[in-house]
Amino acid sequence: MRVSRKKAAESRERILDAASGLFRAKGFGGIGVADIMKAANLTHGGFYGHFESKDDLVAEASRRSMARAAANWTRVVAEAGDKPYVALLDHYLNPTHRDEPGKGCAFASLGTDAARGGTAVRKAFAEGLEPLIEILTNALPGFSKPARRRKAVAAMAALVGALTLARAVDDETLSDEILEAVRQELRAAAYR
Amino acid sequence: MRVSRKKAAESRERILDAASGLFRAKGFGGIGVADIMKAANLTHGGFYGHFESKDDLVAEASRRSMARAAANWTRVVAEAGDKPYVALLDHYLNPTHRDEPGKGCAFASLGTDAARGGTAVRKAFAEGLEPLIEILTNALPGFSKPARRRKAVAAMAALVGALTLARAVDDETLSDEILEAVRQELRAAAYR
DNA sequence: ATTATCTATAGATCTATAGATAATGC
DNA sequence: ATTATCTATAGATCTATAGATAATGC
Repeated sequence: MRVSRKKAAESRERILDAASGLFRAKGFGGIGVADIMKAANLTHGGFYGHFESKDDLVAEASRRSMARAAANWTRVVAEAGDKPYVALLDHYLNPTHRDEPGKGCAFASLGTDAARGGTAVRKAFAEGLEPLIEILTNALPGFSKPARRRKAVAAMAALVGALTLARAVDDETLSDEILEAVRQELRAAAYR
Repeated sequence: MRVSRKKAAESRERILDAASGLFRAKGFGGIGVADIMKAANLTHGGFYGHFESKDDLVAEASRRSMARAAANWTRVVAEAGDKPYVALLDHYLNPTHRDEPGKGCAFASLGTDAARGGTAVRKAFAEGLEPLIEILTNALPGFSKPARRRKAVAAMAALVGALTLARAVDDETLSDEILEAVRQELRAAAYR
């Protein structure tokens, strides 16, 4: 059942989209090639015509997840008016984002998985992180450029840590407290 | 080759210690029961005499990792003199901690794994987090108690996020920058 | 003729269990 | 007699590959 080159390119896109979501939802090791292919409406064996290995897909899908995040953040900033930094904090630190890891930030859903990954994955994560830091740096009010960069890096860490902890605990009160505390502290640090 | 009850209790401790380190180094899914038992100088089959299931071990070993962390933090505070909060930041945010996940904070090495885990694991993480927040709250200078609690929760998120990101990126300059930025910002927020 | 996809399977790995063994503890 | 540990294995799952199939693209 061969398909046209155009359709084959679309198959590759479907695989990447499926992998991007499923990896974030279940971890790199929590989902197999066969299930990803099924989610892309293809069979297992066809996978290796599109990607060299699962590791290859892991890096590519991560790149895609992070590129989407950067695009979303840029849109949030564009629609934010005069307080883009606060808009980004609200965009990130809310219960919906916490409760839908498969649609959310790859650093918060796959950060510790990536740390144990190979060079290719960790390179993808480094390259995916920079644009987000850049967007935060530009969204921050006042201060010198180096100070804003420092605040942006620290804010990024706080955002990722907040979502990670909020998801790791089986206690909704504590989970909500974490999101709210980080939101307030980051806001205070920026508009101090 | 049966051993005495006392030796059997020691076997259980060895399994927990091995699992505590190996899980943090390789993730809950990255290491098997057989390898953990080998690290504890036992054979695979004996495992199920000590624990109900791997999930059971995952929760128990996590509890152990976090209890150890709380004990370490308490010691750091006791030895710190007049700036316990700064001592905790320095204890956490340094390259040695980053480069030895198997000996370090479970939230930073297993946070995203725990988020995907069952109720027992996530309960262990919630109960393990509270003492650390408590220690940070008490170590923070000045402010009202609720303000210190809020700062402590936000600091905890920033610490975990910093280590997670610093480990996920394949770029030592960026990795060092993350640790340093979070250190400076947390210090500034406390002694502002 | 080429190639995107499918079917089938090899080979590795992992959790859990069954039954045997040998030392403890009554 | 009880039980901590060991050996062996069932059963499930996962990555990767080989070979077949059928539609594309020259």
